[in-house]
Amino acid sequence: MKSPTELTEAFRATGLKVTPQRQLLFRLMHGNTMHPTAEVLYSEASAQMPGISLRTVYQTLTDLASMGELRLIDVGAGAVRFDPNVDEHHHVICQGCGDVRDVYVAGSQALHIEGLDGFSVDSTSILFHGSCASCA
Amino acid sequence: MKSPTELTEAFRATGLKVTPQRQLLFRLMHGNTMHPTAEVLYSEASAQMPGISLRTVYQTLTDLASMGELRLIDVGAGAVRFDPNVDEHHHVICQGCGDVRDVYVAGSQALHIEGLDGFSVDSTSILFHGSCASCA
DNA sequence: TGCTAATTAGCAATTCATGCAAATTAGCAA
DNA sequence: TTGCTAATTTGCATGAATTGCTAATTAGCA
Ligand SMILES: [Mn+2]
Ligand SMILES: [Mn+2]
Ligand SMILES: [Zn+2]
Ligand SMILES: [Zn+2]
Repeated sequence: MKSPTELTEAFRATGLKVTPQRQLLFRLMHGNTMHPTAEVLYSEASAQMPGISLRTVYQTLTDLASMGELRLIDVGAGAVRFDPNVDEHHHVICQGCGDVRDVYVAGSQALHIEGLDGFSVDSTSILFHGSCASCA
Repeated sequence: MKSPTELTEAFRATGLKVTPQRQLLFRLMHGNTMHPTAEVLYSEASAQMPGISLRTVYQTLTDLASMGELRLIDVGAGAVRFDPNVDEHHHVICQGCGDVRDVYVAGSQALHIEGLDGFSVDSTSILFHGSCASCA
């Protein structure tokens, strides 16, 4: 994801307004490696801006996602998680505490896939299930 | 997943009753490669047994899953899908029609994972996103 | 400073799934 | 076969996550 300053320019350049709510979310997401849910971001945002609505958090996150600034990750645990890391990477989820961490996988493009009859593959998501150091 | 006959024995052996509803779902799921959702199974079941409840469909499917007879797959598209194929395999989903197909991936255990600090991996789910032959 | 289109907030609605309790029934024992 | 009882099924309420809708607000520009 771009920096808050770059996003500010990018938004204005597209005719989108730069509101305090959006700026706050730019800051909360930039460099965030926690893979937070909308609810988590809402509570973090509320601490700094009481009165911000959950609806706006969802709105802004999906806007950023459709601009390609965020990725949505579904780890099969209820709520979707938002990821400012748009590099090619994958995830491990701790089955104990739900913590999600980035992992980089070598050779995922070269996987030999059998049974793909007629299907063409655009992208690959790998989710490793396991335990973090604390939950082990 | 075991055959309906084997499941009948397995249920009775555990003190679980074999009801007509359960038998119908055993039949609907056995060898089913569609990765149906609970709603889909409910409508198929309703065609053969009007009055069966969606609640019972969910109940039976999760019972089968906790017995290890079914796998739950979350393809990030709303409802969970149920899979009687409990062999080590992965999935492709067509982004056009939502069709999910089984794929077998060679070498997934040997993937070189970077960034796993402290995490231990128990299992791996690979989801390929793409287009089926009809939607291409 | 004023205008206006974009945005926000709040609440309703939706979707998927689980909790609960009354009514029903499979499986067994007499 | 009959009756008992614990397991199961239903139907409905509830919950969690997300989106739809719209009146009120506001950023950005003239
Ligand atoms: Mn990530
Ligand atoms: Mn499968
Ligand atoms: Zn953990
Ligand atoms: Zn398709």
